[in-house]
Amino acid sequence: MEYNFREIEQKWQRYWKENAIYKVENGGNRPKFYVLDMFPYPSGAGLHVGHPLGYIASDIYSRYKRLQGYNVLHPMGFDAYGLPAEQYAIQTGQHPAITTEKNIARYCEQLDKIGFCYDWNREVRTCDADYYKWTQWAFQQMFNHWYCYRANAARPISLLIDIFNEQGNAKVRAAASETPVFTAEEWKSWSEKQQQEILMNYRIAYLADTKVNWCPKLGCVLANDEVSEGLSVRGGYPVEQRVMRQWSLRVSAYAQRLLDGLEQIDWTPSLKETQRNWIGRSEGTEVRFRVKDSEQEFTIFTTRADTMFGVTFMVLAPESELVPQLTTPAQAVDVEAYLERTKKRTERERISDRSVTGVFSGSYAINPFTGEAVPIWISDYVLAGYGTGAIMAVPAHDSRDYAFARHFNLPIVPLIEGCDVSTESYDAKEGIVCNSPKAGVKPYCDLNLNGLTVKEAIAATKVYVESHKMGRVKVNYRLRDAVFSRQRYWGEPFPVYYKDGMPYMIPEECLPLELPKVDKFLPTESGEPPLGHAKRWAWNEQKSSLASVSEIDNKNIFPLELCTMPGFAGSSAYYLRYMDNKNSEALVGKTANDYWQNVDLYIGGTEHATGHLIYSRFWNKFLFDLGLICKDEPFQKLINQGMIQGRSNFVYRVVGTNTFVSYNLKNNYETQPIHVDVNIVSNDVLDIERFRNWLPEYKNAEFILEDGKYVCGWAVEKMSKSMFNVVNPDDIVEKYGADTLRLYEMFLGPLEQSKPWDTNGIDGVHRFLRRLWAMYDNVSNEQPSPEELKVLHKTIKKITFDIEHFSFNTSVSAFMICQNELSQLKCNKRAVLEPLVILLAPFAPHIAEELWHRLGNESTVCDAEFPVCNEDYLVETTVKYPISFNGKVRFTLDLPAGLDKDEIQRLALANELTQKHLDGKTPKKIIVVPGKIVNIVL
RNA sequence: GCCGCGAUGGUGGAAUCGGUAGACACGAAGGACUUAAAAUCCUUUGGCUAUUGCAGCUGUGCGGGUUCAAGUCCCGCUCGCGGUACCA
Repeated sequence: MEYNFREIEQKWQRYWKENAIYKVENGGNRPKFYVLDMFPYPSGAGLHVGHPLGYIASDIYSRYKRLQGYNVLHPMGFDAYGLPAEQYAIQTGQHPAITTEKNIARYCEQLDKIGFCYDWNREVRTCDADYYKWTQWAFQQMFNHWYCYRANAARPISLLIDIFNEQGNAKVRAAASETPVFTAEEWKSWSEKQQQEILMNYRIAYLADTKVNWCPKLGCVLANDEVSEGLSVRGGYPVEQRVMRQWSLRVSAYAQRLLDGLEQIDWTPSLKETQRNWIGRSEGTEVRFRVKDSEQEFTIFTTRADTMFGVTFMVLAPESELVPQLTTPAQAVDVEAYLERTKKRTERERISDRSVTGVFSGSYAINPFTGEAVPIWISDYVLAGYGTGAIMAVPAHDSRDYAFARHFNLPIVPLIEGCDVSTESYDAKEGIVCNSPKAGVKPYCDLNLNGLTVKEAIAATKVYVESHKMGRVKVNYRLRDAVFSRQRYWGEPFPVYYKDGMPYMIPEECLPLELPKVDKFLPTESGEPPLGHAKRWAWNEQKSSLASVSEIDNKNIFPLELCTMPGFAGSSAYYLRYMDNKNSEALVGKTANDYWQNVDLYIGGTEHATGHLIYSRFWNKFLFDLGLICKDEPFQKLINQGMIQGRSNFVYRVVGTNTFVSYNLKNNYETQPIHVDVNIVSNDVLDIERFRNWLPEYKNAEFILEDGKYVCGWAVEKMSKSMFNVVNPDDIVEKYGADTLRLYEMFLGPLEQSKPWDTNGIDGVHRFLRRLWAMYDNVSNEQPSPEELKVLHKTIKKITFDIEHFSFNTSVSAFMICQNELSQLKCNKRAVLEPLVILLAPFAPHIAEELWHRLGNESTVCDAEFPVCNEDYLVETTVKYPISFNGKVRFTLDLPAGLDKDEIQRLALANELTQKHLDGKTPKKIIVVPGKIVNIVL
């Protein structure tokens, strides 16, 4: 009987769907297991073979867990809001809702062909009002909460108001924007608006003037993770800094918890490291410096408190608010010119041009440790957004300060014994401190660091600074708050209206606030975001309903927010919604959340390391603080599948002709390599007929062949249309079947490694399935032999081990070896072939299902029980122990199995061959590793 | 610059705790079947020497080291990939 994969796959896909085989219920007796894929953005290009890699891996694991008796949640959905759909809308006028719908349908069709075990009943789409209701709701919760460092959790704003009413804000330890200290009396004396402005400094979702990454080309602000090297990640357009009034999320409040949480989760070290870097915790000291001849003081942040005695100048960021205060009239013109110059520079110019620039402010600061006055400079190598925007410069031990000092001829004072700072600074945090204070100079303070190691000196200085009230020990984080407004159309609307310039939340029961239809997707002429085109986009406070923009002058009608939320808003809590996606009362019901807890296994790409995976953890921790969910960390184990690159093929045109020369002959001619569609190339051999029909210009192409074939060159490049190297999974499924595709994607290499897609070799996997298929032709009910059982149980053991370790490439090999060995043994015993089908079911579910039924089973193979390895069958009848004599002679001894160490030694020594090689000598040492190897040392 | 990861045949890759390196697959060569082709099956396939016989030497980016034993551990390099950056 022939292996007709098309028929088999269609048949079972239909059966699974009609019988709702993969429907998952919340609850039941079986233990739960939650396997999640990072849901895709449905782009117009459809899936290429790279996309399903992670989905196949998670599908295998889900099916495996199900066979082991778990209740497995394995859902899929779509991250449907975003830029490409909107840009397409701008170009074509097609509404993003329509193109998105179309793209999703195409994705579903492609995914279904591969035979995934998703429960589509649980699908979520971020652009569905039923879904984004909860995104809006979460935003409102963030608006109504503040972060308390005493409780180390989010607390309701109402609690904060109570505290302000009773005692002002002096004792509040909150993650907040800069706020002056006030008393309860002052608080009570303020107007509603003034109070609201103060509260805004504390809210977790807050509106503030922030320095943002503005991308003029996209007409939109971007979060830090959406910018790389001064260019937008999407599109690669230049980005500049601009101050704008924007919604932000106080992610920085959670910095320490985001860092600590990494200890409890099972992610790869490199991903954890990336997040640690991004959070960027740095322990240091804040020290106050007084300005000479003035009462004014300012604070700097340093991690090198040990270098206080080597400060030779101070530097302010150009944007620092201290700059106008500390600029002397004599320097005003120079400073003004410098500020003008730096302001004009885009982020990208600043990154590429690292030349030293700066200007003297005219003021001096007094070093509290030496009493010396040092000049205060202004330079753009100091960033306003980090620390205090001001630094103390120690050129001897910081390379940037060193470059600056050299350029402006400022003194350099070395502070480490024996270090050489004549050509470069000594940045290492090691060595013995000297010159602190300098020998022979009358000490200004009673701190002496000389003779201490750098570490000791830092600790001693911290203690000194704190005890003398010169500053305090401070932990800084690089992690910034997330800018949450986007000047775009295709995103979640903010459930916010403005009254007297202050934002108010629309009532919770009015959610969702649905995205209105507009005709144009570009910003309005007044520069407002596209939602400014919407007619009914105002709020009637009294009626709690939408109103027309034209009515805004009326008493109760107020404008609604025109920005929408960024892409990460919808993806931050989608895993919770899958647990309970039909719930209209809550994002996720308590029962459902208590049952599914959190994601046990999450599979997706590394590109989300500093975006989605930070935001999601933040969002989750916030909901956890509110007591709405039971787990602090959303994703227990995370695996990053590698990217699949394209493997491009080239033909070589002889320059100036329409003649193409085969790869190994091309050096005899002057040629030009041209990308050729990989779909008309097989094993690097060009299908000449199809090539001639591919593009009109090649219709009359001539070829110079080698061995009667045209061989193409190849290269690994990004998979993209322009390189003609996109391989569509549908084509592979059509030609080889979904099971072959699934197996081959896994066989390609380790899951976590990036690798090029290379269709060469898929035949091998397909052949395996056909051979396996043939083995089930005449199944007998005879008892299997020990050899057959050994092959089976060896395979069970190997496959189980491999799945647990996500080593799916070696599992495919194990199946091939198993098939090979069983066919050597001419095994056709049901007792062997039936368990084998179950083993195979996670990998190649269609063929497994068909064979399962051919063996006479009524139920689906999905409900079978995963076989367990019986070690008894694996016991060897004879074990081969290789013996090596000091590396010189090596041979193999056949010894019976189950011997202990001493017996092996005794038998090994008594052996004829051993005796011959020993030649009467006594061995120095005999090393026995049971089951492995025997070494005898002469 | 810093951090992380990696380098194994013609190719993708295997080697799970330091224990016979190159599993499995592709490709290639040869053969069987066939009028022929496809399909299928068999043999060979890291390199060098030998091949009328066994076999021997060498070999996991480079140079050292530890060990009876190193692809694997340690030290010093080279190259490649990814992340990140005037973060004080």
